[in-house]
Amino acid sequence: MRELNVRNENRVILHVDMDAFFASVEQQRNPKLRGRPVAVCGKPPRTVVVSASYEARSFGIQANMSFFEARRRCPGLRCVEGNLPRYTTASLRVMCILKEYCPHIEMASIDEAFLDMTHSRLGFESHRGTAEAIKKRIFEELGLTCSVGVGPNKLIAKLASSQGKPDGLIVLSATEVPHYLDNLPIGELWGIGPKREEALRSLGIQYCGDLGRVPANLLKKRFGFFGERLRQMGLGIDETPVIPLGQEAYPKSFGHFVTLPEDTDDTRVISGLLLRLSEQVGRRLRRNRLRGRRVTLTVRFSDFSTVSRQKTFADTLNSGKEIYRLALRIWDSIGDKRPVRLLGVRVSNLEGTSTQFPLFSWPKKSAALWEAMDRVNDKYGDFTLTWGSLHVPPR
DNA sequence: TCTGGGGTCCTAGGACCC
DNA sequence: TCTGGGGTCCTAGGACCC
Repeated sequence: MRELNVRNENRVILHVDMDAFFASVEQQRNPKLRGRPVAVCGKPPRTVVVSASYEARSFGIQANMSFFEARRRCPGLRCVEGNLPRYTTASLRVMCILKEYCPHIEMASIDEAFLDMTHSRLGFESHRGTAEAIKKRIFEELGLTCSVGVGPNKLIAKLASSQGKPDGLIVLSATEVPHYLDNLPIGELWGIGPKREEALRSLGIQYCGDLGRVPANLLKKRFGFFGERLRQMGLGIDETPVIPLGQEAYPKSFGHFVTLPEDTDDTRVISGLLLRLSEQVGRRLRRNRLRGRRVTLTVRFSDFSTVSRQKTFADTLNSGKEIYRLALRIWDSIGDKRPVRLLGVRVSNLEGTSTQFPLFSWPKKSAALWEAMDRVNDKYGDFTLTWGSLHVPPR
């Protein structure tokens, strides 16, 4: 245990987080958007803000806000429909740059990465220089800013990068961590959303440091398995490793969802959409040489109430037609014929064959990235975009 | 004219088996 | 004369993240 602690205290983790990534890519691409409030959205009008520029944030606009609410708050808001292939390309370029500084890199999502610099033989403080160099390179090559956090583990590095936003750089040594956590609101922690934050506040817990001081069984009783993790986070402990590119876990499910332009109870429209969604899911399964045993149908009604029904089958499947047939059967079993707002089809319990797996490397973390890669490949041919792209030096 | 789409993990109850 | 009890799988929903 002692050994483990010593080892972990000596780790040096960098977290690189792009600032307002999608919105910044759009502003970089179109000079007319620079310096203006910009929101990247889905297809209007039934959509939400996916990414807001800092100019837009000054109007109170933030991710997940409805399109109408964003427009209401800022009538001059420039709304841009998101273009995932564009962001994927930018993301891959960023990752290529990061790989030059550290081969031990985990892509945590389309716009963030962890770098394990432990074995770089630099002193802790001198990693500030590496971080500065990374920020400079990304800005020079892509015109985009990022925030970097340096800490003794992933938890602290991520907290530091978010604290520094935008265009920040914060280095936190292990000795600085306790004081830092004492003044950090609990909502900043990964895994604490609105519900858990409220629950913690009702227990009189407001700051991360408080978490390390309350009795462990209180947290465990209220939050179950997650309670123990909460306590660890409150103490600044995080032993999760940086998982290098190419060693990510396999994906566990593939799904597609669509919000209808208008609610409908027309069964022809609904079954047509189920077919389209099923075909999309089937295509991804086949592309990845996978088959699934479980089909989940999600239906959201006009009042936003959402139900999901799943069925597990003895045989695996990966054809759109099969998935569609089963999704339709589940739809019939729901029997609720109120107007529908959203439909979703997901296939899980995936299986592949061992001879086929090694043909592929597996990006896992970012669903958006998976999706974007698929779209690029659908358009330009399979394997136009693969993880192999990351191994080709840029420029 | 409110509220996207892609995921993961956890929980709790029930069925079923030995 | 009611009550076993683990292990595992399945299901529905909640919470969270990007």
